[in-house]
Amino acid sequence: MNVRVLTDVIGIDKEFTYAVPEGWADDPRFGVGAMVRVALHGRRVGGWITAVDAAPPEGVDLAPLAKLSGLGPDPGIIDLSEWAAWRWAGRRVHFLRTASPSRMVAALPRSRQSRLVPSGNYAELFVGNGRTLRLGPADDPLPIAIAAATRGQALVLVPDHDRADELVRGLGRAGAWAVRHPEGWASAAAGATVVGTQSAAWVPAPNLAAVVVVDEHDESYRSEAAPTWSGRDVAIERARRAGVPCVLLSPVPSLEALRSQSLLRPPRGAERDGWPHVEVVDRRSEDPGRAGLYSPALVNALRDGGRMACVLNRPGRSLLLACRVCGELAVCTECGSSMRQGDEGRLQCRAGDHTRPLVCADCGSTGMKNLRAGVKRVREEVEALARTPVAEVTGSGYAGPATARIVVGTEAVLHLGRPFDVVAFLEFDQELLAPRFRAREQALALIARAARITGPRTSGGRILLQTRLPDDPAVVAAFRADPALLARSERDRRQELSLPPYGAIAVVSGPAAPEFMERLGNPLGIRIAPDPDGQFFLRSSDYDTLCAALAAVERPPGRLRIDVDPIRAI
DNA sequence: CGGACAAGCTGA
DNA sequence: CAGCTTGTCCGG
Repeated sequence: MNVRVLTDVIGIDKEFTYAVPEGWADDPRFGVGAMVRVALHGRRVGGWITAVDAAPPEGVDLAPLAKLSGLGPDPGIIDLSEWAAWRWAGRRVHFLRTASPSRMVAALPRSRQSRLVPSGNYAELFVGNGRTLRLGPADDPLPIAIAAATRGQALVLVPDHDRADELVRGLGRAGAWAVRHPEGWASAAAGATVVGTQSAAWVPAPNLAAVVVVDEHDESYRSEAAPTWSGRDVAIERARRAGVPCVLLSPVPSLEALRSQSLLRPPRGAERDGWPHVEVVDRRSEDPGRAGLYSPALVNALRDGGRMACVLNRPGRSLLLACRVCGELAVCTECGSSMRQGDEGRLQCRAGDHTRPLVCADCGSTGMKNLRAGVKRVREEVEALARTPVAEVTGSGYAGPATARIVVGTEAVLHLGRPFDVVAFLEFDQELLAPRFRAREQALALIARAARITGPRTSGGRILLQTRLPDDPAVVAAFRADPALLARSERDRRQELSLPPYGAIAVVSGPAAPEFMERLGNPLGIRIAPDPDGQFFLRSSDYDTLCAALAAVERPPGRLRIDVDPIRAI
């Protein structure tokens, strides 16, 4: 007997045929999806069985499988990885790694019964292929997860681990057999309801009965590394393949969700009450610059005595850097102005638009230290204004008194897991004007995130938006607590510009990009725009056309990044 | 990806 | 021309 094996080696992406040693086929771990080790070209590598009893290739002496390592993704997931490789122009290996257990699984645990009593709760969500439910930003998704688990094995995706823990505990208390991904991989393979972040979209689920995606709009469902797959989209496709409903939850549903599923929402008054009070502070009359960061309304709030979080998402992480080795300041070699660390990790000139790698110009060291993080200075100033100790939070951590009444930081302050009475966005325009076509959607999502920690207006939750764009649809939508206002204007704009979901985009970059584009040629229905940095923008009316064109190209050797539906481009 | 093997470079 | 580096090919 022979099997086809996809090797776990990036850069091969090819299947080979191996002989199955006598008796191995009777092992309960054996089958499509099983994880094996095989000899290949003088070394041993891991792999997955993708087909059993394959026709042997001609003129090749088959090597035997070297080891049957453990249980792997089920056959449906093997198929799904093929679809994902097409959809995001990536290699199956990436997806199958995500779909595999973190430690080898020799046998499945005994399956347990759920003690949930079927009820008609939320039945209207789970009809047909499911619905999108818009709820208040602070609403608990647990009742919907319970409703899903009551139907049988459910797959529940959440944007972060804290929420996964919360939901698993809640489901357990309700009597469901629920586990967390990735630790619960084997239990999921035995039929448990599973909760996890983006990669949980790939967990085995033999009795899948419902899929729920919590905060489906959240960017953390998307992989930053290529292939740039989205856990939400994989979950939707899984539900479709299994013929089970997929329920998308969000206080600010994406246009993708609104386009593909019908929307359910709470009564207008209830929804409005679920949002905090949003105060728009119009800064147009203020001088630009640092003084403009502290409006009278903000200063009042700071001195008000309530718990307050101030958000300042500076582009880049640091306003001033110095070499760790020789102490030299990072200064632009072109124009002599100071440099900050930009989004791409490169040094960015503050005056012009010169950039260079994060390397000391004097000694060539790559170790640079932050002399003044953007937020750091603001913390000092806020402390002086508020006359109370102020803590600071950035991606790299929390600094200051643990009980500080006021916290200043990047959007990491919204992930502290601590309640605040007021959240103030010091420079909201930065979110609105970010050079990404989803900037407005993301800006409103940020407010929804803040609304989770302040709680609804009915219990005193309050958000302060300092902006020079008080009429921006995202600001108006937040002020009126009506996400539909933004959705409507964004839909019109995206339709007009043929941007997703009313069009499909990919960016091809890397040293091998020109060769890839050469091979791609000029396929029908694809518009190609080269860009000065050696990247290529590809646009099409839909993903079928775009992905079919990309899949028809044989990948050239060399480094190549294909970013389908890029987050930051355009 | 990384081992095999070939072709190119260097120094005696 | 041995001994090493660099490049290209290809795997069952």
